[in-house]
Amino acid sequence: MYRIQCRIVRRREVTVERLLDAALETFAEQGFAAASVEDVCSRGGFTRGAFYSSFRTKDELFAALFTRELAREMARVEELLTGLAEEADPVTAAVDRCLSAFRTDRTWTLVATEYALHAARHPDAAVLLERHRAELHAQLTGLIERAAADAGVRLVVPAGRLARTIAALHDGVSLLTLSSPCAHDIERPALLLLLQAAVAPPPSESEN
Amino acid sequence: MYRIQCRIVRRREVTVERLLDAALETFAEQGFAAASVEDVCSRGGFTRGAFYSSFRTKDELFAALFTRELAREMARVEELLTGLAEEADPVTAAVDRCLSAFRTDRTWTLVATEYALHAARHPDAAVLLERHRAELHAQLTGLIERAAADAGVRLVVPAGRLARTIAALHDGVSLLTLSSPCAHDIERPALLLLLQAAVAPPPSESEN
DNA sequence: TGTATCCGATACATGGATGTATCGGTCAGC
DNA sequence: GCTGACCGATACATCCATGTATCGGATACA
Repeated sequence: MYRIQCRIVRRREVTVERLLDAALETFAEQGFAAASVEDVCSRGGFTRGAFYSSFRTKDELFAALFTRELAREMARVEELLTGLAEEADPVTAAVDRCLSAFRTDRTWTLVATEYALHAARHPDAAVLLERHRAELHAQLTGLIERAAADAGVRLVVPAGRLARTIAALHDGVSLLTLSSPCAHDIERPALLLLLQAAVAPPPSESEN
Repeated sequence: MYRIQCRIVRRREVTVERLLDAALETFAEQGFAAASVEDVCSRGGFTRGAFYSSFRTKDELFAALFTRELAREMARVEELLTGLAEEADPVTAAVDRCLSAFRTDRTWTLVATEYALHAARHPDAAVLLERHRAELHAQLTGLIERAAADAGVRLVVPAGRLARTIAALHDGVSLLTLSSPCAHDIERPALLLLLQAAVAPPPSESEN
């Protein structure tokens, strides 16, 4: 009995994974609304029967896809945080951490942006997005605070606000990069500039 | 004959305007792909006959909508640039100029972001987006250079790159604001921080 | 080998969107 | 008032996506 259950579950999980892989690519290519369930299934080598055997609706598939990708991203981010010990230039190191933590591939940018739009219209899809943003924000804030402490500098701007700004900048650059790939080059200098301003208060202005 | 032509054109233009208004709201509510031609028409008080009398396809409608809105935006931006004379604090003034030039309403954010995604998949739709970005970039660069000249400061970062960064930041903040409206508050301080860093080179670092 | 279970494929019914073709109303000019 | 042109509505044919219900095959265990 247990063996049977085990085998069943494994089979289902494998096909779900393949369906999610197919969904990622299909949604990136055609967009979520424009892609049909059949498009996803045929790309994964299935027919629609397989889909309706594991999902109830296309929205549910989207949510499952987003959840899986988010879990992967958070795992990578967490792993990047652990190794943050002594670095030569803490600011530069923190920037590089951020940049390598963010996912930059076109496929994910397309799908994640579309999910943000989707969430703006469907409140039940928004809770996933909010949860992820909160997690990412907490991690980024921790990274910034740790880096500042290691460098022995005081931040002019609260780390939380800085984290939000960095995330927003990254989203904007990703969106821009979709059409003009060279735009990707502005992210690193922009982050450096931002952090320099955050750790080094301008001498002539108000010394808050 | 000429009178007839004139009357015809005016009539058509009015219904096209109403269709574009309806399309803006419908696309914002449901998304471009999810919205049907009939949805747009019924919101504008028409049937599909009116639509197919002026447009060939939904993509064409989208392009027309984007073109119209872009023209309006550029007109506003250009108007904002003209009045840039003496200001007390040039940096703050420039930031306020930028912020008031950008369109922040949720409707437009939804539609513009969706157009960016649309453009990433349809090259012929991308040319419109690229043209607009180039125009906006030129205006922003001009604004920055003028403000820097008026303030008598030298920029550490090329104005063009700064303009691109500002635009990206704005896009990211807008996207973030869709789900968590309080995120809108980070844009102004972020811009200020960015510009402070750009005009005041950190004293201890390389004095490029 | 027989059997029960699960999973994915196939078939079918339904609804909705698209595009076209045609009709009717409205308005300017004679 | 009559005419011609234009514009938007209506009707129709077609296609495609969805969801369900059923069928067939594969597998593990007795």
